[in-house]
Amino acid sequence: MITMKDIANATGVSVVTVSNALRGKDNVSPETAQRILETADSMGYRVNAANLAARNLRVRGTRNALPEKPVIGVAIFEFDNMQPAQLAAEISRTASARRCQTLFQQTLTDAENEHSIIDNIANQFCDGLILSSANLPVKDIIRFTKRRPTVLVDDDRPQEQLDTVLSPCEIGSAEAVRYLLDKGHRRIGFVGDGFGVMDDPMRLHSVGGRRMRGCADALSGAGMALTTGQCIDTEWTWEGARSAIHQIGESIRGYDALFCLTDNIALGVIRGLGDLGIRVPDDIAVMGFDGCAIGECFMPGLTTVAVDIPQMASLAVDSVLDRIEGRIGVNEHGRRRIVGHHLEIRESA
Amino acid sequence: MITMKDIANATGVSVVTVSNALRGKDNVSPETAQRILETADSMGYRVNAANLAARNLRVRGTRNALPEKPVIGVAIFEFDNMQPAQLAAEISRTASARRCQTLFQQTLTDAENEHSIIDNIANQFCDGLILSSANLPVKDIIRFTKRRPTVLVDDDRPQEQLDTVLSPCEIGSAEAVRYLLDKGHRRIGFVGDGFGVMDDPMRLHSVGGRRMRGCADALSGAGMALTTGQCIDTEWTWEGARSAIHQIGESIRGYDALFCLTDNIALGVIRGLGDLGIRVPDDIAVMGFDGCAIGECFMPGLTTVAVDIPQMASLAVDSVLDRIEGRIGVNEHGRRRIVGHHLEIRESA
DNA sequence: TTGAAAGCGCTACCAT
DNA sequence: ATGGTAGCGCTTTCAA
Repeated sequence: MITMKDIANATGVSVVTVSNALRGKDNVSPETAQRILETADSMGYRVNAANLAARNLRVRGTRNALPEKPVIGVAIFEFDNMQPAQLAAEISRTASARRCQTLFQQTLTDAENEHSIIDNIANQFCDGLILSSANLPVKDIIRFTKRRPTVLVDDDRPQEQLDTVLSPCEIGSAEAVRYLLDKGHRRIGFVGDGFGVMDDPMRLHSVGGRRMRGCADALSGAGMALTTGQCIDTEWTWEGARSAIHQIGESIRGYDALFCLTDNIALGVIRGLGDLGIRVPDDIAVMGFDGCAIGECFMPGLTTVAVDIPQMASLAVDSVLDRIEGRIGVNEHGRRRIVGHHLEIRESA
Repeated sequence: MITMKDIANATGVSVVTVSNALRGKDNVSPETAQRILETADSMGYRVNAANLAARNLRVRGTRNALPEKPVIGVAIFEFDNMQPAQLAAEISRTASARRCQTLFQQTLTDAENEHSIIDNIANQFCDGLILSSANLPVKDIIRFTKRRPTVLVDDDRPQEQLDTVLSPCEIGSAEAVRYLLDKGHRRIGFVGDGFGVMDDPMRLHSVGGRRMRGCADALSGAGMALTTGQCIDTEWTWEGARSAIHQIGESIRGYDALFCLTDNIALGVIRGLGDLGIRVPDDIAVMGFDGCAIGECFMPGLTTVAVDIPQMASLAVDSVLDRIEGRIGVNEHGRRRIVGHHLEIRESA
């Protein structure tokens, strides 16, 4: 690594002068400055992490510390997945408005990767962390984040330390199902997770489990019961949903409405039905969950449970900031908040 | 700020022991360690940027430096915009495969924000930078990045220093238009930028200008000319495109095909035509540009110029890495590369 | 205009 | 098991 010392040696001046020249201070003679800059260039001097560390060390330590903007790290499941993408965009905007920086990383499916994000980024660059759909065991998250303020988004696993922001899974799904029931649908299919998810302790607190729970609640409120037969299991992608419909084929006509656990799934379902020549909503009504913007552009426009994503973003950002800036004490319990929603009625149901 | 020194004073041990205890080294007695950890907790000790700086300084400086993963900063225009989102996802995956870290930031419309990204993030945490659709003057980019390897994505403004990765705008658009021509379309409309973009020196090198250029080339290759009358100006969003179609209304039937400068626009156009009761492709064929995945899920499936996004990502990542790791010298000129593509023929044209 | 010295917070090394 | 010392690369302060 090239250091200022190297440049100093090469040019025959002191490190101090190199430092001054490089920062464009006016107490260096133009000729000297020129010479130093050129040497730095030709030696390929780079203000790299180590150099920066040294600078920060010195600058932060003294009283004329920079009016430091807090940095919030954000782990997002898939950048090219509509719902996480919208959340990321909104978090970035909110943070910007709060005058703080955000650094995003994409989590892949393997926990190894999530672990590495926390280790390498969160603990190095960030003052706080927003973790969206984490796969890591809660314990590990708490341990790895080393008392660094952390907010979990849509992760309702039992724990008391971390702030949590949740999409309105139960209540939103229930409302959607009641809407379908009110419109007279009686043969409703549920596309996403299987029926079993609600009894599986591992997945009970997952988004899928919570949404299915809402469906079951609404159904039982109407004196009906959720059965395995009504559940269509599929990957949570539109491709997966589309081919799931293809596989079911004509017998999908047994349903008069399909409630899909996410907008992605719903879009794939509509396309799959279209492939079979089944019209939405005339033959089968389709409803989604999330409120992704593109749903409005679809034909038919997607009727969906629209989560208040800006609110989700601001709750997440404000939660971390409250702790970073000490408004909430280090030892105070995590707060659990559920985001608002509304039924976005368009054409598909 | 709480430092190890504070903890040392409070517990009556040395800073060294605090350091050891905090890092879980085994040369501290369990009781002492316990006491130190508790004190650290109650005092709210945080490994913050300054602390980290100090650690890095010490650790990196010595020879047993960590097998440091390079960190690449990526500035993305809008996380919730399909095309940038897919690029971001792909860059993240590629980087992961190359064993390096990526840090993403969202650029907003104002240059102020871009400036701040480069200043605060790139120059602090990153070994290299990928800038997608930058608005900053090229000079500023070069200056702000202070000899830190930087790759521009889809930014073809004249300059020699920075590596550039470009989507196949001219060639892709030309191919698309030839395809429409071959299918017998003679009244083709172009949706996106106005005709003037190709003559405006400010926008000549923009994605819009370059795509329009390709259209004009294909047209003139067939003995036809691009005229103002064939250009439909719209914001580059599906909402904008949809309402642009609404405004034009029935007279849009004067076209038998519409080539849209992006998939976003194309999707909005299809929806807008649908609103008017115009069928795609029967009444009017519609074609897009980008190759966003969701186009396949649309009805009708979007025919589009599919940019090889994985290649775009790997070219970008490898370009920075080449320079970070010194395979390409600091003073070597920027390389300009154009990404591959293919016509993705689906149903809309 | 220039530079010597001190010190930022931490960890490696070696002595106790 | 514990701690003293040195020093990472830089900037600040102050003296020359």
